Amino acid sequence: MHQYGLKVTNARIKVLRILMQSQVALSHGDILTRIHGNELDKVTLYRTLSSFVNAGLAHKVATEDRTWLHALHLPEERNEGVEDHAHFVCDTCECIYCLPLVTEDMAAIPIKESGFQIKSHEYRLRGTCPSCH
Amino acid sequence: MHQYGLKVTNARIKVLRILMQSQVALSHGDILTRIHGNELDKVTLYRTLSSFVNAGLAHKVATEDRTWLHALHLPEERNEGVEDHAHFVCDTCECIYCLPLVTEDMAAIPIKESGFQIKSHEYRLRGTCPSCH
DNA sequence: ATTATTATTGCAACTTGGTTGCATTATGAC
DNA sequence: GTCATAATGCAACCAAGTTGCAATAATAAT
Repeated sequence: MHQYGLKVTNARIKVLRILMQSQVALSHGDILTRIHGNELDKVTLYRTLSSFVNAGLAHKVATEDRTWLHALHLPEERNEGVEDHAHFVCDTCECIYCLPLVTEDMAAIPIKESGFQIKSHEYRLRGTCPSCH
Repeated sequence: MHQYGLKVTNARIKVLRILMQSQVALSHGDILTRIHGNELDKVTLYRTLSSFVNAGLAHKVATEDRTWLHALHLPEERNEGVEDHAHFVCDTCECIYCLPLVTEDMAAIPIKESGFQIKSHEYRLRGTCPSCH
């Protein structure tokens, strides 16, 4: 956590551990319920999460029901600062997975020379995840 | 509006007109401020918009600040029921454009044979729009 | 045209995810 | 250990969107 310029605190250690253990992106509520026993203030959790995002340790995904999910960056994205992966939303369990993208800038294809200058892209997929079919 | 199974009302006509006149997807607030004079209740507008979405006339896009934008379907999507276009978010003016996608199922590429069954996808691009550079 | 049926409208109250202000506490540089 | 600075916890707050319900307007039936 040091190398990201963050002070090492109890709250951050706990939240980081929870994020590391999860295959899917987690909501504020998800994380809170996973902190059994020694509670964590909801505001602290909000701030912990956004400190992770600002530091480039994690990223957030907006859901359909206007909440944020958080997930650590994929291993191959560390130190890059770029977020280049797809989000997969499972129709059944509603989980959101971060999947690596093997892409040679697909974003540039559909609308080049239309006046739109593309700097980044997000790819969101819906369907059924491995544990739901 | 009849062919979509919706009663033709004042509110719906006004909102539909506003959506038709806009190049970009509009927020609840955007639409409300464009109804000069004869007011429209905010709840009515919420319900009008979701009636459009349910009827397959429009669709909604989630923004980064957890609100919904609404836009009519692109001409080529009418009567299809499928929503197959990219969303372009301008970094400067924050507008969201709906752009037609010329795609041969790009979604299938990145993660096939990984256990994820893809049913639909959304492609979101960020950058600078034509009127901002 | 009039009436009956049914969906839409408008208002107030409410829900919920998230934020702000501020005093208290803990971290890490010295 | 001391100190500056950042993180925490609490309460109050904010804003987007929803719910319940009575009043009203749009279509269908007569």
